Amino acid sequence: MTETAPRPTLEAVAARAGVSRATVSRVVNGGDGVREPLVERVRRAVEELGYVPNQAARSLVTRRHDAVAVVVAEPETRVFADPFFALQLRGISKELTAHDNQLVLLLTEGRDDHARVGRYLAGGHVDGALVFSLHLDDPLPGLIQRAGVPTVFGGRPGWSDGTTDVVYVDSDNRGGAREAVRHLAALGRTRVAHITGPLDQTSAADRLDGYRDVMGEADPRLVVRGDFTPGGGELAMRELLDRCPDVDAVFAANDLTASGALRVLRERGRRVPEDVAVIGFDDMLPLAEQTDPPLTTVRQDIEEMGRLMARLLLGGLGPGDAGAAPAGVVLPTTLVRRASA
Amino acid sequence: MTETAPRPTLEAVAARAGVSRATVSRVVNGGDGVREPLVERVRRAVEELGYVPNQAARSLVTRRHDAVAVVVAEPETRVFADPFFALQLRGISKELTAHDNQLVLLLTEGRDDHARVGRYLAGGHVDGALVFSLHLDDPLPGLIQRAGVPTVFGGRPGWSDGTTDVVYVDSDNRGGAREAVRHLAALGRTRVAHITGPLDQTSAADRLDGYRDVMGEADPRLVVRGDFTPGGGELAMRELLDRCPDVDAVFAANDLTASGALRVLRERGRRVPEDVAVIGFDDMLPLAEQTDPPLTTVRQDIEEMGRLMARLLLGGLGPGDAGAAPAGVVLPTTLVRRASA
DNA sequence: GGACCCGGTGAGAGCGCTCTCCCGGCGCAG
DNA sequence: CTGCGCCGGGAGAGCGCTCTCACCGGGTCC
Repeated sequence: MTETAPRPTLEAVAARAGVSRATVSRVVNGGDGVREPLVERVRRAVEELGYVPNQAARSLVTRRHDAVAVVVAEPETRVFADPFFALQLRGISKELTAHDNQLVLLLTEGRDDHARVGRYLAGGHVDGALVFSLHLDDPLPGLIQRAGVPTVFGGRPGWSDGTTDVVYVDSDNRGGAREAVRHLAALGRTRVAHITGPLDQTSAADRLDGYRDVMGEADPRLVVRGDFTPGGGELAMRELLDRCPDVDAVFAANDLTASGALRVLRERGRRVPEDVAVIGFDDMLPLAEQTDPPLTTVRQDIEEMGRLMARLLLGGLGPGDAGAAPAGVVLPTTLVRRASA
Repeated sequence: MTETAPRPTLEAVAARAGVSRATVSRVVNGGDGVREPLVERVRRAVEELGYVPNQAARSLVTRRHDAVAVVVAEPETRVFADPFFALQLRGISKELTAHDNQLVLLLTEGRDDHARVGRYLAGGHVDGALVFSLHLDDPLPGLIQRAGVPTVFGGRPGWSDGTTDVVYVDSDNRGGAREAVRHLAALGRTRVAHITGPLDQTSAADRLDGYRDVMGEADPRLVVRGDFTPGGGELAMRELLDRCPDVDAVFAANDLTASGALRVLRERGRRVPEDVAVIGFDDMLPLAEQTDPPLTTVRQDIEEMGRLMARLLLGGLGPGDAGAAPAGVVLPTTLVRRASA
C-alpha cells in the first residue's frame, strides 16, 4: 500500500500565498487579470506545495475533460499491429499532448463492445472522438454519430460519399494510385497489374478505382486480390504470373504487398524493374528502402494524418466557427522514385 | 456545433422515480440495501431518462477514477508497431473493460515527455499505471516509482533483479530458451547458434542467458546479435553461415528473426531441418505457421500477459491484501513443435 | 404492552474547483 | 475637490455525486 499524502488543494495554495482561491485559480489558468507580484507569489506557492489541479473537480464545473477517445474497431488483430495505425496514433498522441489533452483508447471487437463504446461516448466523458473504422459494413460509426460527440474519422467511412457532413481525414488514395499507374504507363509498360488490398476498406477500394481510372477495364485478369500483407502479396503475385505471364508492371496496394510480390518475382527469376516494374503504396520506412531493389512507392504522411485528425477535433469542431469545419480533408500523396520502377 | 441536451442528473432520476437522490445512487451502484420494488422503479427511471453517471462528480468524492494509464516508452517507432505489444495491449484492454476501467494511453519519446508523464501520474488522475519500458537505461521507471502510483511493469525492468519489490509480469524467457536449446541438443545438434535480440531489452538478454545455461560458453562465434526483425535475422544468419559454415541449429530470439534466418538458409541451399534446425520464440501467428517449413517455436501467451498485468493492478495492489501481491509474475512458456526442428 | 433493534430511506454536508457577482481603490475628467 | 469608470481581487454559490447520519416503522423480546 502506497501511503498517499493528501494532495494540496487550491485552498492550501491560496493560504500559503496569502490570497483567495479565486486568484490562485486565475493564475493557474493563465494568470490573466492578476498583477505581476501576485502572480509570482502564487506561482511560488504552487511550486513549493507541488500543487496539481484536480481534474475531476475542474471538469465538474467546466464540463470539459481535456480528453479525447480514440476508437479502434478491431475485427482482426492485424488492424492494430499494422504499423500504419501505429504511426497515426503517434501523430494523434503528439498533437493531443501539445494541447494538454489525454488519449483514452477504446478497442472494440464485436457487438457488445460497440454498444459499450456508444454508451461511453454518449456519457460525455470525453470532449470528442477519433474513430478508426476500417470496414464498409461497420455499424460503429453510425452509433457514434448518434452519440452526439464531435467526431473525426480516420479514413473515409464507407457510407460517406462526400455528401454527408461527416468529418474525416484521408490520403488521396485514388489520386496517388493514378499517379503510380501513369508512371508505369509512361515507362512504356502495357500489361500493368494491380494487387488490391481488402476491398471492404475504402483505402483499398479507392486505390483500385485510381488504377481503373487510368487502365480502364483493361484485362480483368490483371487485377488480383490481396490483403495488405506480404503473404497475401506473394500469393497474389504467383497467381498473377500464372495467369498473365506477360505482365510487365505491378502496382501493389501497399508496400507490404509489394515486398511479397518482389520476393516471388525474384524467386521466379524475373528481374525488377527490367522485366517487371513494381510500385507500392505508403512509403513505409525502413521497409521501402530495404527491399531488393528499393521500392518506388506512393508516399503518404501517415503521422501527419493523425496530427491533423486531432487538430481538427480540437480546433475546428468546437462551437467556435460553425460551418467552417471541412467535411473531409484529403492529404496529397507523392510518388517516391527508387529502383523498382 | 452539436446541440447537447443537458444530461439528466441523479436529482432528475430521483424526481421521476419518486425517491431521494441517495436511493438512486444506491441503485446505480449495485442496489444493495434497497427493496426490490424501489430498485425496479429507479431502474426504469434511469432507463427512460437515459441517465449516465457523471464520472467527474463521482471521482471528486470517491477519489477513484476507474482509469488506468498505459505508458509506452517509444524510443523507436518499431516498439509500437510490434505485434507483440499490440497483443498485450489487447489483453489489457479486455481486462480493463471487464472491470469498467478506462485505458489512458501515454506515448513518450524523449526527456520532456518523461517529465510530463511523471507529473501526470503524480497528479492522481488515474488509479494506476501499466508501464512498458523496454530498455535497460530508461529513466522512466524510476520517475514512475517516485510518483507513488500503483504500477505494474510489462516485462522485467532492467534494474530489477528480483530483490526490489517492483511488480512485473514477464514470460519465462530464460526457461523457454533453455527448453528450445535442449530440444536442439536432444536432436543431436552440436553446433547450436543463437541469434539474439537487442540486448538492452531484458527479454533478449534473458533468452541469451537461457541459451548459455545449456550451451555454456561454447563457441562465442555461434552467438550473433540481431534486433528482433526479419531483416536483422537475415543479416545475422548470413554472418553466421560465413563464420561458422558447420552450424547445424539456430535458436532465434523471436519468430521474426527466425523467419529472416529461414529465408537466408533457403537462399544458401541449406535444408531445414535436415541441415540446420531452427527454433523461434513467441509463436506469433499466423507467421509461425506460414514459414517454410512451419516454425518450431517457444510459445508465450502474450495477450494473457496483458490481462494479468491489468488484473494485478486492479486487484492485487490495492490496500486490501498488503504484502500478498507478488513482486514478479513469470508466465510459463511451452515448446511448440512444428517442422523446422 | 412497552423498550429495543434493525433494515430501509431521506436529509444534508461537502469533495475541489470555476465563475459570477460585488466591492474597494485608483485614475482621470469636470 | 468631487464623481465616475474601471480594474484587480475576494466572497460565495453551486457543478453532480457519495456517504454519513438521523429517522421511521415494524418486528422481537422480555
